[in-house]
Amino acid sequence: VISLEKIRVRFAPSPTGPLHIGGARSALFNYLLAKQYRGTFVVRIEDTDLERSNRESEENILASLKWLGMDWDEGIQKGGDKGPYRQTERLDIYKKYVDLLLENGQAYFCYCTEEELEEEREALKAKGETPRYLGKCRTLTEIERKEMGNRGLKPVVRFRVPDGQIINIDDLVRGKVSFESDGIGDYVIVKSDGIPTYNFAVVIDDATMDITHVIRGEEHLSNTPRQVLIYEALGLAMPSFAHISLILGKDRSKMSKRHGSTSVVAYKDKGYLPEALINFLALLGWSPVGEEEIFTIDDLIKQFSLDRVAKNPAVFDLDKLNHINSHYIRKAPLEEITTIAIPFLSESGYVSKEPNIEEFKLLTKIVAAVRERINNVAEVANFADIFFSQEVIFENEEAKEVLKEEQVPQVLELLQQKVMEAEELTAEVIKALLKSLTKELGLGGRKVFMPVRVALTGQMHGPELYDIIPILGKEGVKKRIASSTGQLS
RNA sequence: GGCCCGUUGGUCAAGCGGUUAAGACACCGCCCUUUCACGGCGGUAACACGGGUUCGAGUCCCGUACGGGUCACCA
Repeated sequence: VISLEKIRVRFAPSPTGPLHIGGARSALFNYLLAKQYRGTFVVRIEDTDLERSNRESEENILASLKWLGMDWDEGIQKGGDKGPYRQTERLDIYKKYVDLLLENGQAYFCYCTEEELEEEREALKAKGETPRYLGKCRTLTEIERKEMGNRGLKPVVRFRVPDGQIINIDDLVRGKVSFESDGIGDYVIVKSDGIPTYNFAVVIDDATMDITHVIRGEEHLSNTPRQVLIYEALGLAMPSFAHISLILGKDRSKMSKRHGSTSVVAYKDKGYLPEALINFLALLGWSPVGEEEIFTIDDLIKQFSLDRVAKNPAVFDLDKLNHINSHYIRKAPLEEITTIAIPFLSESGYVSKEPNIEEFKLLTKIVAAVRERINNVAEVANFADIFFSQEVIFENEEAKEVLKEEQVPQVLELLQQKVMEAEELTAEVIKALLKSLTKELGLGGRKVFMPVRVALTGQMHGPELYDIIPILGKEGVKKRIASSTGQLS
């Protein structure tokens, strides 16, 4: 399907907000294809919307791409010989092509007002037709144009859409799709402020940057015929298109804030790992050949294929992301997770933002004890109390009831005694200690473990006791037993 | 409303004319660990509907329904 020539793909975000999950997936598919074929991944900034574009968003988006591990070969910040890579810096390039279209009559100036256009659209809609511009200014004479100009009216430039033409697109994921040119009105290619519109600039950029494959979201599919027409009018080489389906929220409508977080940074800030997000995003719309579903980005580069990309939209499933993320949390080096955990822990107030080596070692132990039971690194903070608070806080009455069982006083007393006598507190020592304690008292495991757990943490679930006790230390155990038994009254 | 795309379990999805219709997440049960989690094993659960074509249709064709996208001087 993919020709042998060096492929060049691009990710071209609009800097109007943070990198969206859907955008990240488009970027990923482009990135994977580029790497697989040893091609070039270009990043270009589409900032022709002067109102909404800003540098902060641009930087956020680029930072997110890097965080996800999708560094680019050419483009913004990197340079390359097809630049500049920010659309507002390419205005002279666009002008050349606009002039060409203007000269041979394939584009013309239009002075229609907002009201006129609105009226026309409404009228067509009422007749059951596609609302579009019918070409009123197509036949404006030189004199009329001068006159409009003198009245201070700023024109837009419209592309003259040919009549009665069928536009065929052979999409790499959707197959053959065709549109009738009659359903498309002459559309604006240059706004009255002189800035080209997306549909025009994107064509000039992709063509002049020698992009071979355009992989983008499905929302662009119905824009494609407009773009094809421009390639044809200008005699530019057309890239292959691949439109990937949208990512939807739980209720099957386009994913938006009300479905939860939609930006990549939001997930980063909640303690999701980039490799988990990449893995999850790849599985949303693409399926591997075998049954394995855990892939590093390098695995994905080897296995990705556009013909295994689904046509139907996919619902964003947080449960699955959580599952994948917890997998990577368990697999990653302990120090790495600990480093990521520090901000969350310090927010709880028990840990400094920049722990020293001793503190870091302690945090490492804590992370080791809890990493198997969290979906994202932010959740380590849920365990901060049980490790750092001097006072035991019972999670509920049920937990408190556990400590009222008759065997509890002797269990706790013996535990405390054994802990105080221990030479050192390691997982092995605690394990043996609890075993002998159970034996000596002749009790079942549950009668020992649950009260100890509750007395020490106030909770009925949590990390292994042999992990907790060494972290608390002798003093900690003593204080906490005193705290929890003191609350029984 | 016009045009375009889509529709396999709750979710992601495999399937490309003949299968007991994979697998993953979630859920439930069992085992393991003298608690919980992790892990292992097992289970519940799907081809939107109606017509064709065919010996045979989840797979091909046509309708209908539903969902989405798009029709901006937004991208």
